[in-house]
Amino acid sequence: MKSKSAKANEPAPRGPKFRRRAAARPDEVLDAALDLFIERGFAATRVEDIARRAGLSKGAIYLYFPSKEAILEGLVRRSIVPIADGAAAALVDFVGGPRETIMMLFRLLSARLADPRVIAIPKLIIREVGAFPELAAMYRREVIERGLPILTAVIRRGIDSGLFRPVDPELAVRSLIGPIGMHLFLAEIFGIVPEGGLNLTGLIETHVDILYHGLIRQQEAER
Amino acid sequence: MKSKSAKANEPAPRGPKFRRRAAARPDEVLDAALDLFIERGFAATRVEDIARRAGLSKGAIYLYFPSKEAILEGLVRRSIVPIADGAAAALVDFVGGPRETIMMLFRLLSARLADPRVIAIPKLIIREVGAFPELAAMYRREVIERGLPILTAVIRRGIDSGLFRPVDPELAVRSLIGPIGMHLFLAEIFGIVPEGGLNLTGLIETHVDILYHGLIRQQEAER
Amino acid sequence: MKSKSAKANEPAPRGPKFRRRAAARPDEVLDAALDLFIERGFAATRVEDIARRAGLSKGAIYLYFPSKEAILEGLVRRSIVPIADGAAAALVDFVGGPRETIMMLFRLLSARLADPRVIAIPKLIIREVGAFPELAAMYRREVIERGLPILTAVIRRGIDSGLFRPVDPELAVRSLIGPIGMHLFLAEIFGIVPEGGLNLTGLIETHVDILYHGLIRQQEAER
Amino acid sequence: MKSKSAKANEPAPRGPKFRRRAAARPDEVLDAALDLFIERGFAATRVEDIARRAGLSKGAIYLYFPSKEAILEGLVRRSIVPIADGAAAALVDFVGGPRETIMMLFRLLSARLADPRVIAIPKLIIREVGAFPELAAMYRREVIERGLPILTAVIRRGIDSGLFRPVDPELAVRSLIGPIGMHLFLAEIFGIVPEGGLNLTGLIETHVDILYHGLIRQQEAER
DNA sequence: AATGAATGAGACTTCATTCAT
DNA sequence: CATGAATGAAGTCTCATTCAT
Repeated sequence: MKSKSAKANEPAPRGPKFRRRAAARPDEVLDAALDLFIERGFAATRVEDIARRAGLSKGAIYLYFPSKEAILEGLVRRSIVPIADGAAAALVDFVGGPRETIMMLFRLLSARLADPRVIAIPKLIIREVGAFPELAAMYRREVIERGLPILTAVIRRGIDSGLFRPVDPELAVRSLIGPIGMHLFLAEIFGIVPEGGLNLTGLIETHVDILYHGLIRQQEAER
Repeated sequence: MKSKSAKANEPAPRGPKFRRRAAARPDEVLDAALDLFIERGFAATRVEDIARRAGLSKGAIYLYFPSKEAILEGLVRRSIVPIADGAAAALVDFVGGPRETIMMLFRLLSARLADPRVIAIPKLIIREVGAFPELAAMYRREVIERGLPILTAVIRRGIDSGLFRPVDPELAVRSLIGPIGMHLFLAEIFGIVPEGGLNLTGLIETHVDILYHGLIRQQEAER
Repeated sequence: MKSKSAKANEPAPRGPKFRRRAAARPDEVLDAALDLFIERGFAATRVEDIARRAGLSKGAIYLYFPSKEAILEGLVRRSIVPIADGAAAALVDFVGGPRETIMMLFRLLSARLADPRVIAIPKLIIREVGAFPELAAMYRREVIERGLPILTAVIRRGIDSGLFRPVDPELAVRSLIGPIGMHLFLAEIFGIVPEGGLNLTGLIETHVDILYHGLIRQQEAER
Repeated sequence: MKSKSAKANEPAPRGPKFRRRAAARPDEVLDAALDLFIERGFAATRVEDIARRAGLSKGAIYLYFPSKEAILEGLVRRSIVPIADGAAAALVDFVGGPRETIMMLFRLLSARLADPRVIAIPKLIIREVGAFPELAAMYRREVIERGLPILTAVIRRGIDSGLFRPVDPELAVRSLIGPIGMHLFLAEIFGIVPEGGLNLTGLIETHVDILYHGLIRQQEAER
């Protein structure tokens, strides 16, 4: 139980002394910080660790971010942009029945969340929600509260069209996405993967299989 | 984004003057620590805060725990005992078909997890998993890796008995418990609850409804 | 020109490890800080230096003052109390002609300012006025703007009574106290003292002699 | 009490595009530094602030001065030359009685010290005397200890000639220049000016009036 | 000659832990 | 048992100075 002081003892690769004027620097800092924040948490990560991993000196970090907290904020902010831009638009434009929509949704979700740099952000927020409630509020506002209604609408449309049985759409959304969350949660947090590997595709197939035969009305299934 | 330094300025309620049964002290410390760890995280909680909330002086904490880290460890350890003792035994002894078992399971789970002091522990572990991997490993070993196989076995038994369709049991477990996790996750971490309140019973009903009509064979459902 | 880094290399006398519960601690810290601030300035004084001189550890300082700046503030505040209490009252109550009042005044001033711990405060404020204007404003409000009108009134009374020639009282005050200020200034800041030592009494005698034969009307002088 | 971190947010006025005579650069740097040192003190002034105000980049400062300390030194050195050259010579050459000499002296002093850039230097030295004693020693040696004896000699000559009463010349010098120092001190440090404005001329007239009727013998005054 | 990104030593401040009382 | 004053290691942030461009 000594892992708290597991200092980053990487030998500081130290390339050329300066690597000047990289416009990508802030992003490099964010990348380094994300790794470390996930690995050890915000509080246990020293600014110097971030700097070392980004190939910079401690002081240089402060050329790009005014404080350690601003790095965390920048991290969340950066992750929100593509979500806001991409996902929502894609879903709204999609034409097809609820079944196709759900499949498309799962494919999209699993592709997104399979990217370690994407799933890292919610993991990070989960950890730091207590210390930085505003950050979590931002994420909730920008990501969750925009995504959830879309899913709810998909289910509601399915019910209205007579394809789905009349369940509570808001609660059904939990049945829709919960298993994926649980799967990733077990794998990411506790390192628990099923015997045959992470197998995200297998999970989705199994899950859709279960869902589909339960969500659709019997007569529809018979068709 | 200032909550990090949200010092605990509670004026130390300081109970009755007479000394309370000293035997209960460690538990009082753990209770106080749990509140604070959840509220602000391990690193941002000062030993003095714990002491104040437990109605003790800073120094007295060290009469019961050798270090701050030991408090966290004690917290997890304390939460493991009833789980190890109760849940597993109850499930193994249970007689009834998979359907009844699953219902009983959900009732047990939702009762347990509705207790804030119970759900607080996994929340805490999720937060500190990076900083204290051994703690998380203990929790995984003692709780998760004992609970998961039981659930898997329930499903496998259902399949073998011909009641359930032949799905992958390990993956199906995610479909089983994932929605409950997601529901609590959204509520606890982001404060997102469905329109009609948390409604854990409604969730379980909806979910079992969905699950059941999908997991059992069609001819069984017809019965 | 290297004196900036003239670290306090006093070997830390280090008595018994603890010297507990001295209610005088804050005052001891202020005493130590005053010495150092005067010697090297606020910015060049490290909190650790103050601690060492006060016979404390760095961290203990923060048990008594929330920040380095608060020490400076406490210093000025402490110096104001006796002034506000003593000097003004004494002068207002004094009965006697302008001549006696002025002599009494000089005796009071020279006694006060001869105390190194008293004169140190205005010296300190002079140094830090740029960095801490509010502190200087406080001093001006509490000390200078209470003292100056009293002196002006003394002169004005002398003029009204026909003893002094009709000079501008506000400007005459500068002639009254300026030489004492200059004397101390040359001695304290530049270490310039007249041949026979600091000789504050001699200065006052000389100065009163000059003043007196000039302030009073010729016919009065003849008397 | 927040002004310490009052960063110089001036938007870098940046003069004409064409390069100005490089020879003037060091002086421009000194001008900028003087403003800032007076405003906030040596320690609280960043080299970058000086650079910005001088219309240069941070690095360029080091083309002209080897260190921040050298700027301070250059500042004092620059201020000494005209004093050494001008004032002393002027006084020694002056022909006239003590009365005329004193009047001439005050006119010279008040003209010099009314220039903000001249009075700024002693103000600066007063502030930094603790941190840079050698600088103060230089100033004392080059300016004060050359000026004081001249004034003492003037008074001594007046006494010897029978015009002044036999006072201690060294102490009388304080009576001579002290009020002017006090006047400027109150105005510059604490912003305290008499009702009718700074009125340096009025002060000198009042002061000389007081001095004159006191310094000269009665029979001389009768003349 | 000039820039400004980068360095790294150093300062303030926090807090887990100790220990005299 | 209990206290809380005291310690000291560690972390965030600043800024004088350097140097590749």
